[in-house]
Amino acid sequence: MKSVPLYQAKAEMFRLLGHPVRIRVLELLSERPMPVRDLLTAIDVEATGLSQHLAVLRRSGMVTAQREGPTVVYALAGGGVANLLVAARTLLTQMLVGRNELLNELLAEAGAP
Amino acid sequence: MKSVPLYQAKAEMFRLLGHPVRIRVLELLSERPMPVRDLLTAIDVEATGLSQHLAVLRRSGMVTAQREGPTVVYALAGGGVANLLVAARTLLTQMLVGRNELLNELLAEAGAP
DNA sequence: CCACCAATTGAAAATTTCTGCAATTTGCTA
DNA sequence: TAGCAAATTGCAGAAATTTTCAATTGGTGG
Repeated sequence: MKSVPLYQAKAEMFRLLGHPVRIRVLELLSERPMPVRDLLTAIDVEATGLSQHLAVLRRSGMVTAQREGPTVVYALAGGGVANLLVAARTLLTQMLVGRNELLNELLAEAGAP
Repeated sequence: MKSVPLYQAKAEMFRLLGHPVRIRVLELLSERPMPVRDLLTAIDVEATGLSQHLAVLRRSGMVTAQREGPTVVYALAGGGVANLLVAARTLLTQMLVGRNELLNELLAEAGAP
């Protein structure tokens, strides 16, 4: 039964998140469930491109889709996504700060060699 | 100055994590700093391939490298990475559970249609 | 100094992922 | 029921990533 190593499942999950459009979608959905039309106006992407990315997220089980009349409403499948996005923001901050410190050191060296 | 939108920076960060070898490296380093040689015995990858992935992580500022005599010791650059990996495990669990529930529903349907 | 081990680099080949187009599906309403 | 809007699908070309190979650097012991 056991087929995919855990670290590979993790990598695949992160890869899912590794696209600007999909990140935007998840961020928007972490505020509230939303029809495709709203996502489309909020994100700079063609309808067909958005559909592709939504399909990726749907297949992974990270979001759910539900048809409501003429529109389809998407929602996050669970709270875990929002948590991960928060952790990501924290790490990103650290990384950017780290870079900035390095940059400052380089500038200091250049100023007074 | 402000050049890259935040959601794109996030996507790039996730993309960094989207590879099995890089995930393994970060998990191992979250236990303790480690020379390349140890990573090499723990992960199923060629030395040259590992170097490529280490270079990716280094350039991003997620890990640091320090030469100690004949070997190079790598370490996580900050605690944020470890936190993110924990959040990832949680989300992955949720996703797998969600899938399992869906699977069970399908099996139930098939059993008593 | 030379030979060797650890690790890295650069670049081409192989693979994966993205984008954009044409065509289709679904539900509503005139 | 014909027509329209909302979404999706399948696919081909373009773009990005990964793998692999040959060559190189840094450090150490003989």
